Amino acid sequence: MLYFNEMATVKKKKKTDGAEEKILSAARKLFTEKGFDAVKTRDIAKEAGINLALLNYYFRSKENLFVIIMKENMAKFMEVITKIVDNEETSLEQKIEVLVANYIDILSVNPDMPLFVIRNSRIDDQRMKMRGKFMNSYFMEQVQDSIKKGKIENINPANLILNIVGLTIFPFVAHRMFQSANGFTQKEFNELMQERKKLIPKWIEAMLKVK
Amino acid sequence: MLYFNEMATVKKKKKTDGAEEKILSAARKLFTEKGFDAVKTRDIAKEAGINLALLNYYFRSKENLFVIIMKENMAKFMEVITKIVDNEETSLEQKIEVLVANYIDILSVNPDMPLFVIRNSRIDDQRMKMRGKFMNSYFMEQVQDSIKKGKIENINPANLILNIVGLTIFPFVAHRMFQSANGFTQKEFNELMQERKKLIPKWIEAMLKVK
DNA sequence: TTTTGATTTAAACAAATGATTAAATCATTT
DNA sequence: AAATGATTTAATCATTTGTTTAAATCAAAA
Repeated sequence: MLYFNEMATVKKKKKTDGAEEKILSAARKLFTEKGFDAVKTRDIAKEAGINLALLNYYFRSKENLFVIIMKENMAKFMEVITKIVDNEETSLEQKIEVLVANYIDILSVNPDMPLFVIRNSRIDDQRMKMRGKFMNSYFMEQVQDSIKKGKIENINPANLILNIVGLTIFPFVAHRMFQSANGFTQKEFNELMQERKKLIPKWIEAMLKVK
Repeated sequence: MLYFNEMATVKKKKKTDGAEEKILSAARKLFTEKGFDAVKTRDIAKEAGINLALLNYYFRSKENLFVIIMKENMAKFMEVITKIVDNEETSLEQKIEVLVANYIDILSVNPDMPLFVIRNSRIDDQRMKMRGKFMNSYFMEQVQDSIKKGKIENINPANLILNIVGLTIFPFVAHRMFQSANGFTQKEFNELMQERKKLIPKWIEAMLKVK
């Protein structure tokens, strides 16, 4: 006479429903928003609606939890970038276009990510991989090729990357600078970013023609 | 029979020589380098070679000391920008050139300043002023004028500023990203910035021709 | 020389914060 | 139902950190 109950109670041992997940969500939100130092373990516990000790029970420490979120964020980013940059089917121009569009789309949803990454120099290895991915990509081959063929001017690859990434990311880094008081509203800011999505590739192209 | 002594002992009551100044210097260095949270009052005291309590004796609190440094930094920046941007004697192109060159020169000496400013959203009023200075400057008048005369394409002023500032400042923000391990040395980085000093104005000009 | 007021110090306080502990609770198995 | 092992809690610990206090020191004035 237990089989009814057995079907109903599929969940095995779960008092606080998905406590581990709730902690991860809370940590993800708070860390990404405020950075490591500004977030207290008690904030995370409160946001997750769980007891403080649970945080240390599931994840060994605050640091550990942070690293998990950090890697998660970076992986998400890297996956998108790699896919674009190593694509052998698209032209240089198309890559820049897609790259910028993807960056801006991700950042529009996650506007605090760049500051988060910059603020926390704890985990460098991920960023290093990013740099490597860029420099050794098919994208870079295409750049060298275009220079050789005289389609674009000779440009330092570092400058090209700095320009693409800088033009795209910087507004999000400076974010609050352009919102406070007589500045921009969130809506205006987002509209501006959508406008830049179209413009940045054109600007980059124009740059590549500069002698 | 006191006049000899009066001349010799010009310094009035100074045991720890210039303690106040030493605290300011230490705070300036540490705050600019690491930001508010990462610097402990004990760090400052140690760096200044003074007793911890002196910090609270001369400056009421850590926060107060920080605000002083912050305003100092912003004022230095603002002074340069204002002078350039309101100059009625120089052309638009010259302004961009001088603006970029000055930014890069200041930042080359003070590479941690942008991160410092971004990291500490405590004092917003200064940055607001900066924005105002830009938007209501003679520089902006010249932009509008050039657009009217068809010398440059119609561009959203916000975009123009974001591009100039972004291209110039972003490398310093991403600083460490481009240095660790197989990245850049300090020397290489500085050389790259010097190169950009010449290139950014050209890039901006090219942008301004994009339809 | 004594007094006075500014400067400096060592010590302590109080709050915040990351982590741990020991006991309680609950679902499942025996 | 009792035992078991995972989950959860309240309470506590230990450290860090900004600040204060009370006393000591020192230079100048009286």
